[in-house]
Amino acid sequence: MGTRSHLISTANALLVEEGVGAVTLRGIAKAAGVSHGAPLRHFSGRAELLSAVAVLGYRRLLERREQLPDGTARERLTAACHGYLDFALGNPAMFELMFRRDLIDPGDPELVAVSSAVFDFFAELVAAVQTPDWHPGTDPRLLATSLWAALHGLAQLWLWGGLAGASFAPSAEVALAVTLDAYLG
Amino acid sequence: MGTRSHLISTANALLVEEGVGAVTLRGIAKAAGVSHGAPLRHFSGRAELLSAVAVLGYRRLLERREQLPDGTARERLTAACHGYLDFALGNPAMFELMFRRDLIDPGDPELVAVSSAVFDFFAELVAAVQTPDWHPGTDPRLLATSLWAALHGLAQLWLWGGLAGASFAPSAEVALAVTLDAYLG
DNA sequence: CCCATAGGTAGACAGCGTCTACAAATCTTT
DNA sequence: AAAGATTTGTAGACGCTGTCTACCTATGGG
Repeated sequence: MGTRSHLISTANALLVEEGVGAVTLRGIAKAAGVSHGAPLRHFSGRAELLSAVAVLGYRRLLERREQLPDGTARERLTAACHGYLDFALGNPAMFELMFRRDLIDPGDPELVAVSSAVFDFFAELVAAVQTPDWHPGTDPRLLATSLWAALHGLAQLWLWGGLAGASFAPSAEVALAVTLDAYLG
Repeated sequence: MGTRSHLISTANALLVEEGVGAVTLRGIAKAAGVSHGAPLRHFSGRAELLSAVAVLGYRRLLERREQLPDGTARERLTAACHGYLDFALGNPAMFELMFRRDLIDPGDPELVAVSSAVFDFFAELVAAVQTPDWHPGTDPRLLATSLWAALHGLAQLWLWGGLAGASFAPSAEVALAVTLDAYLG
């Protein structure tokens, strides 16, 4: 259990408990019980440490792959969509960090590897659903991009506080059902 | 031309030219040619100033309403969807600010007023498209939420840098076409 | 004319990321 | 085993941030 991994898991805990605003380099160092300069011995800067934390998030997202039900391709895809939204709403701070380009290093090799693994898996799910009835001839990755964006927007909007002023406040599940109906209905 | 509005427009210019990271209270003050403490005479803090800037963004988004073509309800809705994406990709820094809850005050009265005006208008467009053929009986605001989220996710994903590692890089227009096809096709 | 109030300035404070100088500990090599 | 080299941790500094306070200066109403 080196200091490096200790810092990552401490940062992860701090992120979950206190939110994105709390994962400061000095704060992480203090929580980990080391001096404020210690993290820079293991990471080139804040972005590199937070990128490592974000990788944990992507990995947890990817692990949901194993929990998908055995069923038709459609069922598996809708389950994955629910899973994405569940992950976002259940881990708001992590989800925010994962898409905050100013906090992480978008070019981090591990990060692009695991994030594109997530996308690739999602695209496979979409491709499996594709039939002559449903969007034939369209690149499944393009379909996956569109659908993923829809899910992502849903998550983002809900984390953002729903439709702020409006007295209209549907549950995320209901909105997701409408979205899935548009794509798969 | 009071100092207050001068600060807002200076911040807006700084935002456009230098990005979200540059709209710091002291930076704005310096760019406006006042002392670093002056902004606090007109705003309770950074969030209030930036909220006023974000209001400008929502207003510009709302102004696009006048530029919608006269045509069928469907045409007007698809034009609005293109407009949303155009706005996001054409004003990335402003778009980011508008949805950064940690930088603005989500409860700012002017902000919730203008942002819900945007949503209400979009919901009207959706409602106009609704027919017995297309999602009959569904609350148009729910449909609007789902569709808006899809657009929003598209914008966010593209600003985020597309699909980072993937060699697969469709244009935003193509992805939007797929999304619109799913909802309206 | 005087005085209350609003608006602007300058300084201070704590916190931030990052850099550097230094000390301690660990590993390598002879 | 001894000695040198490299890694790892510490402490302080610098310039930046947002915010607070004390002060000064206009301006406008009685």
